[in-house]
Amino acid sequence: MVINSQNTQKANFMAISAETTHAKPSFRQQMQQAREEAIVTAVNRLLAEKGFDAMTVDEVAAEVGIAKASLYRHFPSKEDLAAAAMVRVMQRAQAFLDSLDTQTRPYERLVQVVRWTMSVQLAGEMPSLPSENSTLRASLAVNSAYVDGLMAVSERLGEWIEAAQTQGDLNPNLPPVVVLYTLYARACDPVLGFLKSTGQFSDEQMLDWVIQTCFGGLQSR
Amino acid sequence: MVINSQNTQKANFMAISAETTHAKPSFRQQMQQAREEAIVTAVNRLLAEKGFDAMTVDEVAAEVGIAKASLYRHFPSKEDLAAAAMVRVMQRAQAFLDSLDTQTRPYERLVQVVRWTMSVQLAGEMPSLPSENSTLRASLAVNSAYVDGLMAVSERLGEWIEAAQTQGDLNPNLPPVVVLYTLYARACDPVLGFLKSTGQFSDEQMLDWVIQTCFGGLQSR
DNA sequence: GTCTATAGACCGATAGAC
DNA sequence: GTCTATCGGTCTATAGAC
Repeated sequence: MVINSQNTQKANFMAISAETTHAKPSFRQQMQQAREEAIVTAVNRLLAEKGFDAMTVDEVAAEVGIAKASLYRHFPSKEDLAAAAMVRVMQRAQAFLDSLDTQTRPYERLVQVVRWTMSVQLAGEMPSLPSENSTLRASLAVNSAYVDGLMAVSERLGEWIEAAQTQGDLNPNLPPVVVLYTLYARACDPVLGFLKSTGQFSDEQMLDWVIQTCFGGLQSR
Repeated sequence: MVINSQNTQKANFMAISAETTHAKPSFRQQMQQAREEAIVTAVNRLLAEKGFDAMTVDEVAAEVGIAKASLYRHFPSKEDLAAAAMVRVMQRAQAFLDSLDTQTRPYERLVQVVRWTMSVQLAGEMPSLPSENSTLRASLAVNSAYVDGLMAVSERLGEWIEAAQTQGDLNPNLPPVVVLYTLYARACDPVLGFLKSTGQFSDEQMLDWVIQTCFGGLQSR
């Protein structure tokens, strides 16, 4: 394991701050970064479409339009490709959390987060990883950009959850961690896919139902 | 495609009814059936543990303690192995539905069904298949034992759902198919796995929470 | 002695890695 | 573009039931 996404970025950053005479990143660096961006985008899409096991690195190379060997210049393994996609998802999640109005009630913010998650899934941009693949888990656990991002998101959601419980919006009898995991699980909820496959409902309609069952449950109220 | 699980059983049945002088199934037939049972059990466990893609047929053979070629005497492909496991799960599900007291309210029966599903998952006996694998989907769609079982279960659950909505126990604004899919989705809900991995909670406690969030939602009531 | 199921070797293709 | 490992699937000699 020589290079991975965040190491590369860190290396770039150090190079820039070191070269005081050339403040701008070099052409080559810009190209590299653009290519990595394209790679991660392709991986993200394929991961959402067919999952980690079914995705081949040949497909990734083909979709980006580069040679397979070039892929391995940027990412040392298939696992690192997946990890890079997850890192970007976490970054986007953090950006979304940042975008939420701090005036809105924590409960409402949590609803918005779930809605965002589901819309990413509907857009075919939510990478799905098998939770049981050990080599993948190992790669992810070691990737500090991913772990840090996940922890940061969990931290903020955890605060909102506790606030929403205190305000009486969320069931205070549930441990916050149960709520947190229940929200995370929506990212890989197959219900949207099931409903979509019937072709009978609009995206907006499906989204409303999933939100409703998630927060309101199946019972009559 | 020469032999598969249900064909073999049918062949046995015909043999028995034909041989009037030997009403009992021969030793060999009993052995065969016992072995198939063992195979399906192993497949079911491995499918629950690592999923379809990560499971190899060598592993299955090793776990059963027979040679791989012998496996292929019973099941013509890896897909058929998975299908057989799913068929058995559907049979067990139907048996559970049958076991429920017809006196209990439909809503309460649905809760029991979800509870059963989750307990199977907790026991590490819920096979997980990738919904995107095309060859596997094709095998399942063609397997009438599976399709019939799934339809029979859906039919009965659908009736209970509508009854529960009429009785005011389930939210009548949700289309029954949304409720049905939401219940089915609990079979692969990762929340139980997440909670279990913390090692902080008892199985019974986790089960209660998942049931509570499924039917009651996350909101305060 | 015949016949079938078995076991272990074997093959071809695919995909990750370089 | 090549190398190699792995995995799904098959082939054949053999052991054991009848």
